[in-house]
Amino acid sequence: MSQPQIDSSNADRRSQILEAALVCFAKRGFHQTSMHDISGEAGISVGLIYRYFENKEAVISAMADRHKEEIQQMLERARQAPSLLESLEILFTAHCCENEPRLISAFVVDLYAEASRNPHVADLTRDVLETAMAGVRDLIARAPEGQNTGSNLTPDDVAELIFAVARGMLMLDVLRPHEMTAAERRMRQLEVTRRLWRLLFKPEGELTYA
Amino acid sequence: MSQPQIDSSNADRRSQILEAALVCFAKRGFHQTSMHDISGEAGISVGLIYRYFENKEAVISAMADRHKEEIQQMLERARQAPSLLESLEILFTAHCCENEPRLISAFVVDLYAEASRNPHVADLTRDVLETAMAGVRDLIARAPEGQNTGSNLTPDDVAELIFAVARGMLMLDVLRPHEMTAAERRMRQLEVTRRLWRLLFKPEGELTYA
DNA sequence: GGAAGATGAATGAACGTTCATTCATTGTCA
DNA sequence: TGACAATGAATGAACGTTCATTCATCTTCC
Repeated sequence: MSQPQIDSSNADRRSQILEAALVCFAKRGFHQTSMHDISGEAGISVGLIYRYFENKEAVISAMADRHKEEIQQMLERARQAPSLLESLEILFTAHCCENEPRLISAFVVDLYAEASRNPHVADLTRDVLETAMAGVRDLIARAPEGQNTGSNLTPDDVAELIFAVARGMLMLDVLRPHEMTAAERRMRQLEVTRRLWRLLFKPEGELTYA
Repeated sequence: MSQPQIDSSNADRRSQILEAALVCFAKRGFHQTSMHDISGEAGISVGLIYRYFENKEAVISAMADRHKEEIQQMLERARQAPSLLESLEILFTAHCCENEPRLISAFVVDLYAEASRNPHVADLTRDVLETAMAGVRDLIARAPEGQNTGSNLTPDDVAELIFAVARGMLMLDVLRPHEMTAAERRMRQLEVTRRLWRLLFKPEGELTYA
């Protein structure tokens, strides 16, 4: 409506605001974060936010959009990994940022909480999830390791399980003590990833009966 | 402090309020729910809530406590199931209540979101999780099916995977369309449960090499 | 009568949002 | 080039609203 066009000059300001919003949202949650919090974190005035976003709701939506793009970039990196295991490792540790551990986990859990009552956010989140799952399904179908899965699971079933575990571990991440470093979180994630991988794709030449 | 003793007469009122709070919290989230919303849902006055809870924070904490008790009851039911698979099925479908589907899922996702920034809620949630995981670990150790797991996973590893999948599926539940019934949600959960079970415990006499 | 239960109008702080105003930058014309 | 006009990004005080919390008042029951 009254928002300016999203050209390159505006894009900077927008992402500056979104960056600040991410920090605030992760720290306090969507609805406990005030517009003043965001403006303070971004080092700008409150009013300026309204030049780039129609209202607070629009900031939340834009964050969901941004999350979608980040997931797609993550998926691209996973696609280029040399092995299926390494793809999964990228998928499972994408949220363990060196600086700011827990930040993304907290944001994503909040995003799902928001999705449970905001249909627009729910649509966006579902869309992100389905795109990502399709990507992983493809990855499995293409990879040589992906062929001989234990049990008779379809690539769909396998992708669903993988994403359930990934989401579940992300949820666990917000419960972990604040003192835990990104490296430690990462290591925990990797352990689970490798266990799941062995379970799903049994690489050591083991063969299931039939 | 100024709260009355929690004797049997007060307990009724308290759970009436908590019941109403669960509905409101699931519908709008902790921080978008006003005390007036809760009093309206419970059919009592605002002021009365403050006779039974010190403040809004205390209502949230009490909800977390209640959740702990419900998880423990669920675990007790799981313990009495005749097979390990059936125990897992109880564990994975506990949130699919006949009336009010999504209600518990939305609450739990919100609980984790709250835990990410409220240390008291985080401690409570961690405690619930650890108790429940210990229970399932025991269940696995006792069950005959639990002995021959695929791969060389410890009961600890298996329990961690099971809970990750359960949490992840619960998170997915809030993304499902509102139109989906409790029975449909339940069926989806059961499919995933059985797939995971087959993967973990391979019941059909199949044996992994070595 | 009085103790405990229950009410809901009142309070004040905090919030999202608006908008009159400032001012550095850019464009215009001699 | 220099004087002046126009722009619109940026500010932050102010507004109307909502909310958690309080408390004077009323009801109930022994």
